[in-house]
Amino acid sequence: MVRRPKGPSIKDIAQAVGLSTAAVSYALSGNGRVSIETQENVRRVADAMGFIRNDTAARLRTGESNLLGVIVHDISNPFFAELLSDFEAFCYEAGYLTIVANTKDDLVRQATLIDALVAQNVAGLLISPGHTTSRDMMAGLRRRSKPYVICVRDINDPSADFVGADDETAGYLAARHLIDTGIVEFGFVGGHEGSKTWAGRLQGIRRALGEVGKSIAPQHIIPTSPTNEGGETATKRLLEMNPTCCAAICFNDYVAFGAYAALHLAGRLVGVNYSIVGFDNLPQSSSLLPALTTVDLFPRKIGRHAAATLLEKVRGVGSEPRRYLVEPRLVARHSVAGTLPHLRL
Amino acid sequence: MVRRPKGPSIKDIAQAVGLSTAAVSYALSGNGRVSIETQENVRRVADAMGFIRNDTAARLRTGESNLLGVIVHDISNPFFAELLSDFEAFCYEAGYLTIVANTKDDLVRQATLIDALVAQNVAGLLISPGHTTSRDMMAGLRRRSKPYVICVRDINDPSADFVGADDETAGYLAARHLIDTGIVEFGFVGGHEGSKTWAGRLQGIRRALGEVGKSIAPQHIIPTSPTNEGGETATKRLLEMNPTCCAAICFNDYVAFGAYAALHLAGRLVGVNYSIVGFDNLPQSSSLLPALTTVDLFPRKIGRHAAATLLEKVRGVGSEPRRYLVEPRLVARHSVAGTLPHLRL
DNA sequence: CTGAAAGCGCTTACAG
DNA sequence: CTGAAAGCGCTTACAG
Repeated sequence: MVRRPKGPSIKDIAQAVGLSTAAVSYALSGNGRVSIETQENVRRVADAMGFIRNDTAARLRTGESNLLGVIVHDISNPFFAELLSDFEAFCYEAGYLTIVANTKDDLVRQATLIDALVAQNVAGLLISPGHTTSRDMMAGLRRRSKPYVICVRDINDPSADFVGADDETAGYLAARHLIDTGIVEFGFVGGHEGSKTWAGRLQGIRRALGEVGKSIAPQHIIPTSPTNEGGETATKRLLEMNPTCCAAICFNDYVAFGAYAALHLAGRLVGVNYSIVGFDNLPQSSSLLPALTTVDLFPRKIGRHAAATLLEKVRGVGSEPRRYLVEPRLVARHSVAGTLPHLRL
Repeated sequence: MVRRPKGPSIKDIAQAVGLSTAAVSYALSGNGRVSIETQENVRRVADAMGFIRNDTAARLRTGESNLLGVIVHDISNPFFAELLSDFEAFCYEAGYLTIVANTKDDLVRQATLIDALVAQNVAGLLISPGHTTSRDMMAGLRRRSKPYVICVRDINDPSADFVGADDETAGYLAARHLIDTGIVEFGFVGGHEGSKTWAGRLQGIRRALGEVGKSIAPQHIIPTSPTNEGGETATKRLLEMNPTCCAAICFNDYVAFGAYAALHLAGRLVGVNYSIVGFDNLPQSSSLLPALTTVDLFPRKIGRHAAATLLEKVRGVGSEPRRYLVEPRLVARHSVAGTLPHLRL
């Protein structure tokens, strides 16, 4: 660490203008008590000297902060990247800056990061907790009544606001779509067994099947990592073990991409004699052949709503902790048999 | 903004332990001058009270900062999301936290953001400048000798380090691959005309063609937005205007996805009677049918290298500004005619 | 309309 | 080994 020439402080400006630092502060903030002419003069000189107010010092004095923290397990995940992008944009408009940090699903790192952000005196925190996070891990935040909202992964913290996707409804919509086209036997492939998201989607699937007096066979449920490769592996297994089954709900669109590959290799035709539904509606899902039918979870909307909720708490608008689930939407395209308008190949 | 109960300060701990704040500070930092027993005692009490040191105050006193700023036009762009993810991880390991901000390619916002991050007293900045950013916009940073590195989009700032992709080589590799399979007539579709990236790739394409005594026809160059839709539009135009042309280099993988859609609609078979090459190697590009041949630009590597470069400057390791271009790599798959191993459908 | 002074929470020379 | 004091760059009651 090297000492570098600092920018000018209000002291330097005060000297240049021949006023006290107090007067300069008042002039710059416009908090009355200084004539318009003085204000303008001070501002002009400050600009000329390249003055940038040290927010950090102001914060120390006033106790107010325009910094927000975001903790997620992986920013490069497109779902979180979109969520974060809209969160940041919303907060920026409201005058707040955003610090982000990746936990990589490491709970120790998560705890360290929470403290590190508190140490930066952030006004509030948005946290997508790592797997198996308990609400005890938020004890430090509660103790100093630092506002925080939990997003995406619920941890049953009754004292915290939660904003996330409605996985149960999402699962229901996917299954319902299949059922509506006459398919009642299908697999659920990919995703980490026992994760909240996975369990929620499966529950929705079960509900939809239950409504028509059916259920999903245990051997049709094949969890794997929620990736391309996971999808390919899981789909291969599903094909081998269940030759009569000709449809699968994939844990997400990546998994669906893998399923396409596996089906191609097996000589099956997606949208013709095999049906696939995904979750997330990634931008490229519409470009697959055939275009992927999927459930949109609206991560950007989650980001904006989380931002609005957090900002309310930061500003001290008191209210009971709330849960807000963004309504998912089925995007019907052509990967479900019977929905392909025409086939040219 | 509401005043909330603050966490304990070293003053509170000093009182609890019966020492001066100075002694507490020394004990906590371990900077000698305090007996081991006292250190342990102070640490125990501090933990019990839930003490978290206010970095912001320490920074004010010492002038050192463990905050870094990142300014990009869009974090939700997967290329930048991956770059940022590795940048953050690298800096975290080194003890730094990362503030991110989106400019949305708005130069006013970019300028505001730079000042806002300086106001937070960041130790350094990583900037992917908006289109038409001139080096004058970095004048404020230079004046206060705030370390910064430019990434991805070059602005010809001789006083700044630059880390980015080697677009010229990337374009060359794509074209070379086509030429090697016997294709010398092809389009270059999608991307904003005149952007550095676009121009770089085109230049590489021209070099490869030049080596075999060919050139690209102006009507084969069709810029559009670098998106799915842009790719579809551009490819349709290319097909209409140039019926004999049966290959295209797409500005990026998104554009390639759109090209697939357009070709499908036109009854062309990618990898059979039409060849496509993209850039970026998105995770899902391998799942297209046929799998997309593309050039990987390694955004994560750019992120890590940018982090290492910035940290060096922050720590005052003096050196001449350097340019570092990450070497791209062709990922040959099956979207180029003659490279498809077998066709089953 | 303006100035002198205190204080936010730390760290670090300066004394002892 | 430890304490009293100054100071980082601001803001804001308190006087005038």
